[in-house]
Formats: sequence, C-alpha cells, structure tokens
Amino acid sequence: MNFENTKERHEAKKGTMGKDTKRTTIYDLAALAGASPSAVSSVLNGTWKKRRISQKLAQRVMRLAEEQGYAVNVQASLLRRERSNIVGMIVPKYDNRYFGEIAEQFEAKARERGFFPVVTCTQRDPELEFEAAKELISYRAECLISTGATDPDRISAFCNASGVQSINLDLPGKEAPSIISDNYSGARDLTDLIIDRCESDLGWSGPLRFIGGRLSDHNTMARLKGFLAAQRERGISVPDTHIMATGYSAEKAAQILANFEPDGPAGLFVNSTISLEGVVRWHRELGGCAKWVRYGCFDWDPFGSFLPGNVGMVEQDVTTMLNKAFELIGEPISSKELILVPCKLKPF
Amino acid sequence: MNFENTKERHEAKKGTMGKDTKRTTIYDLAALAGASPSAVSSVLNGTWKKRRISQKLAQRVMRLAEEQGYAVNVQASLLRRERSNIVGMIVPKYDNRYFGEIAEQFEAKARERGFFPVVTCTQRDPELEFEAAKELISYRAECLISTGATDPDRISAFCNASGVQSINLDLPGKEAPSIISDNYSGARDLTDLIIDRCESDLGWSGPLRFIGGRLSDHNTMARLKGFLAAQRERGISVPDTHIMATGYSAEKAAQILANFEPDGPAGLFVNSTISLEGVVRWHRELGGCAKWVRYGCFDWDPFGSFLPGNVGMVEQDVTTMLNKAFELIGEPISSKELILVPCKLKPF
DNA sequence: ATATATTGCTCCATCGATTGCGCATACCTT
DNA sequence: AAGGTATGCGCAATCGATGGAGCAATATAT
Repeated sequence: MNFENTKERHEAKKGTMGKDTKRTTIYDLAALAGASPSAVSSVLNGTWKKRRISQKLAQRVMRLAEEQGYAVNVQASLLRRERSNIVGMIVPKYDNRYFGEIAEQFEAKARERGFFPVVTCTQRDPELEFEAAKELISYRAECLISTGATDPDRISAFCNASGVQSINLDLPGKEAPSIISDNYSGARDLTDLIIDRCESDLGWSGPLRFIGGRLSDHNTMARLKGFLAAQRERGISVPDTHIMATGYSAEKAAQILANFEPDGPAGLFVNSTISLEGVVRWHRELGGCAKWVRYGCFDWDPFGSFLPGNVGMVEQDVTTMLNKAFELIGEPISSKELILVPCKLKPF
Repeated sequence: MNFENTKERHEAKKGTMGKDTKRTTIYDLAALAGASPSAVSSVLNGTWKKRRISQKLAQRVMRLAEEQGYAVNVQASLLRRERSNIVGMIVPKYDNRYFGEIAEQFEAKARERGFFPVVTCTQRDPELEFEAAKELISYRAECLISTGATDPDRISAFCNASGVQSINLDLPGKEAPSIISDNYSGARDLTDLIIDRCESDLGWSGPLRFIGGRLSDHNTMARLKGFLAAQRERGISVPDTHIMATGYSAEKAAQILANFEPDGPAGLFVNSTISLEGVVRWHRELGGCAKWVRYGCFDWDPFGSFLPGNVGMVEQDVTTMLNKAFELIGEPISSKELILVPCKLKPF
C-alpha cells in the first residue's frame, strides 16, 4: 500500500483545522481497512461480487464507511461513469396546485425509477428558464423536462446540441415531444357546463366572457377555441369584447372586470386559478348583482368548490401526463409528436 | 500541442455513432482553437485576465464554445474546486402556498447570491427525508436546509458528521440553528381575532375549538399554547374535548367534526390550510346552522378570504425567515439557537 | 507432482476542469 | 547591448471514483 500521501494530506488537514474539513474518501477508508481504493470503491458501489471481493473485506469496509460517515463524492463518480441518472425539470411557479403536483409527482416517479430528480422554478422568466436549463445540462442531466416554458424551442435546441433529451410539458414546442392537456376539449366541456348552469340557475344562455391568459399563449388559444366552438354549436355568437385575455395575474383579471357591473345574468370562463383570484375579488364587490353571475375555471383548487358562483373546474390529469413523460425518457428515437391528455371536469 | 489522443477519441465516437454522443469538452475546444486546455478553461471560467490570456484568444475560444454548444462539465469542475456552491433544501409538500413560497423564494435568493439551489420534496416521509439529505450531501451541498422535517436532528447529525452546515426551517431541532415562525404569538393573535368576531357577529365569546395538527408536532403544540393562553386571559376555560388535533389531512378534520352540529354559536381555530379544506367541507353541509360558525386559520391561502365564516388567517413571514436563513449560510460558528419570526395576521 | 482453475485483490489509466509554476518572447530602460 | 519587466501561454499534477487488466496465492484436477 502506498497511499501514504493521500492519508497524510487528510491527516494534516485534520491537524491544522482541529476538525475534518475534508470529507472521508475511499482512500481514507482504504487506508483504514488495509485495502486498495478500488476494492473499497467496488464494495461501496455494489459491484464487489462481480469483482470477487471477499465478503469479509466487504463487511469490514461497509462498517468503516458507516463509522466514518462516508458519502460518495457524486461529482467524482459521475465524472468517471457514463450515466448521471439526473433528470431535470423546470417549472414556472409553485403558486398553484397544478404545478405543485407536477413537481411532486415528477420527483416521486423519478425516484421510483432510480433517477435523481432536480426541479427548478423559473418564475416565468425566459432568461432564467434558459439559464436553468443550461445549468441542468452542465450537471449532465440525461433528460430535461420543460414545464410551461415561455420559449421551449430555445431550450430544446440547446439540449439537442448537447445531445440531451428534452420533453415539453404543459406547453408545446416544435423541437421536442410535447405532452399537454387537451385544452380544447376541456374548455368545451367547461363552457358547456357553465352555460347549462346559467340556463338552469338563471334561465339565460350566454354569450359567456373569457377571462385571463394571453392569446399569444398556446393553451389560452386552444381553450379559447373550445370556448367559442361550444357556444357556436349552440348558436351563440360571442362578441370580441367578451374575450378578456389580458394576462394571467389576479390583478389583471380584477382590472379588466372593474367596469363590468352586470345588470342581468352573466357567465365567465376563467382561464386559471390565478385569474380566478381576481374574479372572486370582483365578484365579492358586486353586492346584489353577484347572484346574476356564474363562472367556471380551467384548473383546479381545493377551495374552488366553496366559492359562490363557481359551477365547476377542470382538473388536468397530472398523473397521466407524467406517466407519458417517463415512457419517453431514455427512448432513443424521440419524435416531436404532440401528446394530448384529456382533462377531468369537476362540476360543483 | 499533443492532445491528439483526446481529439481522435472524440472524432472516432462521432464517426461510429453518426452523431456526437460525447459532449464538447475544453480539449475539443483547445484543439479547434489551437490552444491549450488550460487556456480554454481559464477563458471559459472567467479567470483569463488574471492568467494573462490575450483578448484575441479569449474571443476566439468564446465564439467556438458558443458554436459547439459547449457546457462546462460541472462534475469535473466541482471535483477540482473546493466549493460546490450547491445549497440544498428538503421540503415536505408543494400542496400549499406556504411551502410553495418557501421553495420559490429559497431558489430566488440562492441564485441572487450565486448559489445553485436544489430543492427536493420528501412527502413527509422520514426515510425519504433522510435519503434525500444524504443524496444532497453526496452532491457536496455546502448547506442543507431541512424544512418541516419529521426528524431534523437525524439529518443534522449526518450533516455534522460530513462537515456540512445544516439549518432547520419551520420546525425546530436541537442539532442545528432553527428558524421558525412565532407560532405562539401568531396563535394568540388569531385566537383573539376569532373571539372578537364571535362577540361582534354572534354576541358570544368562546370557548373555541382547536382543529387539526398533531400534538406531537412542535408547531401544533406552540399554537395550542397560544390558543389556550389567549382564552385564559379572557377568563375562558377550554374543555379538553375542544382540542381536536387528530392529524393534518382534510379528511381527518372533516371526520372529527362530522358529529358536531352546532345549535348555537361556535368558533374554530384551524391549524393549517389542509385542515381548513375539511372544515369548509363540514361547514357547507351544516345548512342553517352554518351562520353560527366563525373560524380562522393558521396559514394563508388566496381563496381563504372568500370562505364564508372565515374571519382571518395567519400568514407566516417567509421572506424574513429565508433572509435569516441566508444570513446563517456560510457562517462558520453556527450556534444551535432558535430564531422566532413573527407572523402577520390577516383579518377579513 | 504438475497443470489448470478459481479466488481475492491491486495497479493504473481515465473522466474533464483547474491552477501553481515556469518558459518564451516582446518590450523598455539606461 | 545588457539587464529588467511585462505579456502570453503551456505543462503537469490534482480532485475522487471507476473498471479493465493482471498478478499471487490457493484449490482442484489429472
């Protein structure tokens, strides 16, 4: 054994600092066990039977590792290995149940499959999205899932250049497979529900108003189409002024509705739970007219069913979306197809 | 230059696979730029001025890096460096605004300070919490923040053994500094508010009921103390049967209330937004008696103020908590003190 | 007793980036 | 012209783990 140098370095550190500043390495354990670093390595990474290390040595090393609080240096290990087992995900926000559930389930499913999940929250900032994606690639992520990304194609392009698989979730792109909700059908169903309720509760049937989101956004557009189609089918024509897609924030929704004081029945299609916050704020201020209003919301929240006037919500099927995503991970021939996942309508 | 071997290996890979399977390295760029790997490295990590590399070469290398889609191999880089810049956080769930905001703000503040944040969600599972903590340490995280951890001391002990700083957030531990809300004071304030409202709305003043949480849980206990103190001060004595802390889930809250049908004024202190879901479910089913109920909730939700009977919520001050956490990060002499952060009462 | 197989372990190159040290060359100074 | 300084860059060791190749020692076969 001539790992004296390494050993001495470690002990010197210990001496000068009064405490271990260096973490235990396989070289330390090798010295303690009177074995070679490669033996120690193979014991600790589980290949020791293949490498014909005796059970006796294996147990000695494992006990030492425990005693010394050894934790493998993943940086060193990954540098040497070909696979990183890291799967990355970027997510815009954690401020609603939808993205929260996506992150939670992504982590759980990744771990089930032996991956190391890294999720990072990019605040809907295109630059941050791209920077975070690059960082994840620097960590040799094997796959990157862009959730609700502003510019997914830019990220996919970078992934392609680095030979990293990428998948779009929630919002589609052209440079990678995309798994998104069937926004069109979900919106049709929700629109139908709202109109039905307006008819039964108020004896009135549209046209409805479309609140929140941005028309440049793929999902808003698909939902708007469903919203319009459902009404067209019933012979309802929707005036342009009823399309109030001026942004996602609660404030924007409250603002655009500020001057709208219904003097008769009214129905709203709310495009997100964030916009819904603005809508219910407005609704509360209406006073007597509030009883003329019915609305439904695309996206689900546990308190939604308690909001007066809310007739139902659309819950996106996160489990199915993520299962489909994990089916794609590791697949070499990754088409750029668009996978639509049906939503679940929750009437109240 | 004799990096021919490296170069040839890369080109061979390219040849056999038809496509780059290997990612671009500084050796590839060095060959392309006609420079040494060390020059390329220093250009790309920003130390090139210190190392007196000419601007001409620097620009050539940077252009090549861009063209080739180069991304540094963090594993290699971190292996060589002493600091990883990684700060880890474990979080129980993303199913409420509190933890969502903690994760978001942690990431934002970490990035501001030049750290690489890694947040992982451990589903309130003690084993998973510990495994995730060990994984983060394997990645050489410089600091680990345990948020709402079931067994923070076990994690801190492992961190201490590995020489990694650890900080507890939301729930306190004995082996590391803990930053938590002032649950006692927050609960007192909320209790006062609920009683005041019961008096003004219903002409009645307690005793209130305490719903949700677990008495083995530090925060529940602290809040219960505040809840009792506020009432003791008003001369209200709370019977044991009014302490209904049988768990956190919405179902548990709904169950324990199932047989309670108020025939007169009643007031509830709800211990979390999750429990609140169960409470409002119960409340809705009450029919006529619902008007006799007032409640308030520890923790905030944007839809809370729209729930009938809800008189206010306590919002925990995530920004301050995280600022205090980041003040501790990197501090060598980390006491094990308990830092209390006041909450904000939001009356409706 | 010799040949062969098996067991148990070690040696060493390698992954990609970093960095102290040092060698040329160019430029000044007097 | 000789000595000094500044500029520009390359060499090689290093971080810790991994795994193919290979060497002894022991067990088994003939």
